[in-house]
Amino acid sequence: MVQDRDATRRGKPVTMKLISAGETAANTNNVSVEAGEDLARIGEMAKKYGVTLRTLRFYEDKGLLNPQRDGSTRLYTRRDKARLKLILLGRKVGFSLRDVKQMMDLYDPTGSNTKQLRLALDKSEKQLARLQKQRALIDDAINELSGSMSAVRQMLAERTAPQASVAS
Amino acid sequence: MVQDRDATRRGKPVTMKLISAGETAANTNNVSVEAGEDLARIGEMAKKYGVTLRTLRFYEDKGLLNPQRDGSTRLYTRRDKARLKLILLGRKVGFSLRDVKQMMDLYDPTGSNTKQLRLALDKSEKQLARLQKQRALIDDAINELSGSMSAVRQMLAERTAPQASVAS
DNA sequence: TATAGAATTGACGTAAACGTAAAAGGCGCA
DNA sequence: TGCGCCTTTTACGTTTACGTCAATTCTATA
Repeated sequence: MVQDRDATRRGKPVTMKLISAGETAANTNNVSVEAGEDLARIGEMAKKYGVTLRTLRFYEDKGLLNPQRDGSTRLYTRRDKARLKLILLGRKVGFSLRDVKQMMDLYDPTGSNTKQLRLALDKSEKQLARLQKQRALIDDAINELSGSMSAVRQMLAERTAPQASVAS
Repeated sequence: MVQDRDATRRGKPVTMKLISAGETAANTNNVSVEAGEDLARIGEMAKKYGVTLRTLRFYEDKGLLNPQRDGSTRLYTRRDKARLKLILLGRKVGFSLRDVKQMMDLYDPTGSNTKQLRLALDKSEKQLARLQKQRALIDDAINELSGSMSAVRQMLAERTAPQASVAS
C-alpha cells in the first residue's frame, strides 16, 4: 500500500547513487556490493520492521548493528536485516539488549558456533524460567485482583440495597 | 526469633516515652492515644511488613502514609498499618503508587465511600485487562522461546553427531 | 531554484520505585 | 561516658530502551 510510494527509489536508484556519488575510488570502502544488493536506508528499515529511526541508531550505538555508510548515510544490508530480526525476536522473548549482543557477538560465519549456541541455550533456559515465574506472579495478581473486585462489588451492592443483604 | 531483641522496647516503653517526653502540653499534638495503642516505629514496621525504611519514608513522601511524630521520630498507628497493607496489595496486583494514592485519597470514614469503591472497581477492571494482556504476551514469549530452544538444540545435535542426522 | 522530505549527530528527558551514601542527633546499656 | 544501634533529612544514583527536541546538511522533485 504505502510502500508503492518509495518503490521508485528502491533497489537500482540506491545503487546508482552509490556509484555516481562514488568516493573517487571505485569500490574500496564498501566491503561488498553484495551482488544481489538489497541495501536499505534507515527510513525503509524502520518501516519494514516497525521500529523508529531512533531505535535503529540506538541499536547501532550499542553495537548491535553495523550498517555500511554512503558518506554519512546508513545503508543496511541483508545481514543487518537478519541481525535486526534476531534483536526483535530477542526482545520479544524478554532478553535485554545486552544479552542479545552477547549472543550475537559470538557468531562466527567460519565456525560451528557451538559456543554461541550453547550460550544461547543457557540464557534461554534462564529466561524461560523467568518468564514462567512472571506468569505465576501475574496469575497470582489476577486472582487477588478478581477477589478484591468481588469484595468491592459486594460492598457497593450493600450500599445500594442494604435492607435485604444485611440480614443474610 | 529476632523479634525477641526489641521486645523489651515495644508497647509500654514507647508510650512511656511519649508521655515522659511530652511536649509540655499533655495531649494536644497527638491526635489520639488510640487507647489500645499499637504504635510502631519505622524499624518495626519495616520488619513486620517486609519493606525497607527507605520504602516507608518514600511512601510518606508521596503522601501515601502519614505517621504521627514524637519529635522527629515516626510513629505508625494501626491505621497506617492498614494503609500500608492496602499499598502492598495494590502493588502486588500491579497498580502504580499514584493509582493507589488516588484511590486511598477518596476514603472518607464518615461516608459510604461509594465514589471510592467505584473508582477502585473501575481501575481494577482496567488493571485486570492489562494483566490478562500481559499474560498473553508472556505466553507468546514462552512459546516462541521454547521453539527457538528446540531449534538450537537441533543445531547443536547436528554439530555433535552430523553423520546420522544429516540424512534423515 | 525554492522547498519539502530524509538523514545526521548531540544531548537532555522519561518512567518507577526505591538504593545508597553522608552527616548528624538521640537513646539505652554496661 | 563511651559504644553501638536506631533514626532523621538531603540528595544524587540506578535501570532500560528509547522519546524528543535542536541545529544542520543533503537530496530529490516540481
